[in-house]
Amino acid sequence: MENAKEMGTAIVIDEMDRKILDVLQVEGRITNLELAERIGLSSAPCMRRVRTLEETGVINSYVALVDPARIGLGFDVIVELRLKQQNRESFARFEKKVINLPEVVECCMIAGDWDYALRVVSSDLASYQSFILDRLMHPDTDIASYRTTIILRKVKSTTKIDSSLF
Amino acid sequence: MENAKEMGTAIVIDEMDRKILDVLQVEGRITNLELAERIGLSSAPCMRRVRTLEETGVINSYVALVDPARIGLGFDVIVELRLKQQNRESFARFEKKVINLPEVVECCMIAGDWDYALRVVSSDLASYQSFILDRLMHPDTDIASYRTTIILRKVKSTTKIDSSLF
DNA sequence: TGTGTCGCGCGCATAAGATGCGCTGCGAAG
DNA sequence: CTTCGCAGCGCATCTTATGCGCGCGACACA
Repeated sequence: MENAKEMGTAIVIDEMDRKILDVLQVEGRITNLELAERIGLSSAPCMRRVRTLEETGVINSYVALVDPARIGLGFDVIVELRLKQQNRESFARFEKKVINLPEVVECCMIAGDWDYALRVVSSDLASYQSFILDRLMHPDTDIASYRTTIILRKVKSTTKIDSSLF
Repeated sequence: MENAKEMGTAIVIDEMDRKILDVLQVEGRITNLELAERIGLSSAPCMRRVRTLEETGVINSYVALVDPARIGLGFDVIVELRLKQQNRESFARFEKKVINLPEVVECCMIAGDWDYALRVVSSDLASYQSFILDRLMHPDTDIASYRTTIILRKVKSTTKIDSSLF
């Protein structure tokens, strides 16, 4: 309990940090040397800033993004669903299950007509169907009903949060 | 035009590649040395495989993921909308606009009641409202109508595509 | 106004990692 | 049986990271 992350210390992000984040959110594996040059700083203070951003949790992690289409997973769908019972135990049980389903890459509890919205990756309609029937709607499921929305095309999909927003 | 990416050569991914992808999708900045050790290979062939995965486009890019909540962007909403006219020009014009809106981190053309589903990041209800009114629904907008769904909680959000799926 | 201190920059020396190269073993094709 | 090519290994070299110490400028306080 001695860093900003645990202490909840106010996180101050200045223009340099913004520049760093704008670069790292697109080129996560850039060398510190090039990053420093890019933002106009020498390597040591640049590194110090990056470390601070990591330690305060602003930078959560670094990941490689794989192209789903190249590995035969070009078929994405949105699934909205309602549970049989809207209570904490039911929600917890469902969420625990969903977290362990690799096909589900996103799951949000939402306000409105449905309880949850999921994004599911699959290879085609057939494999999506077997996912729904065999894995999501298994005999003792908590799900009361669901609706599938097919994604025709991904127009935009980014992990980058533009620095103009913060 | 001399690599698999442009030629459309079949991409073969074996168990080793799967192991590599499983690691890099979670620890994108791991050193080649440690990655090699982790998957049980020496550094040189490990590196060769990683390079091939990059060149074939299986690995699209490496990025740093920032925690939206830590920079005051903890309020996500889903926006579904329909355009005034369902023709190519109208779609193209709308999409071009959406791509340049940093608040929109995801935009899918969908089948069903609506034309598009978007995910929008913002700091709170007030700033979301001004985004909708000032930036999305500007006077000469192509949007006929929209519906906002507030995300109460993100249960799961991953960029990782589990190797069991491909 | 002088002075202590703190944040934040710089550059350098050393440790760690990446990269390129040649060598070897194994399996398929001729 | 031989040859070829793929995919592994280890080593030598070059690049990068990391951990110092140093100096500058802002700010608080006597």
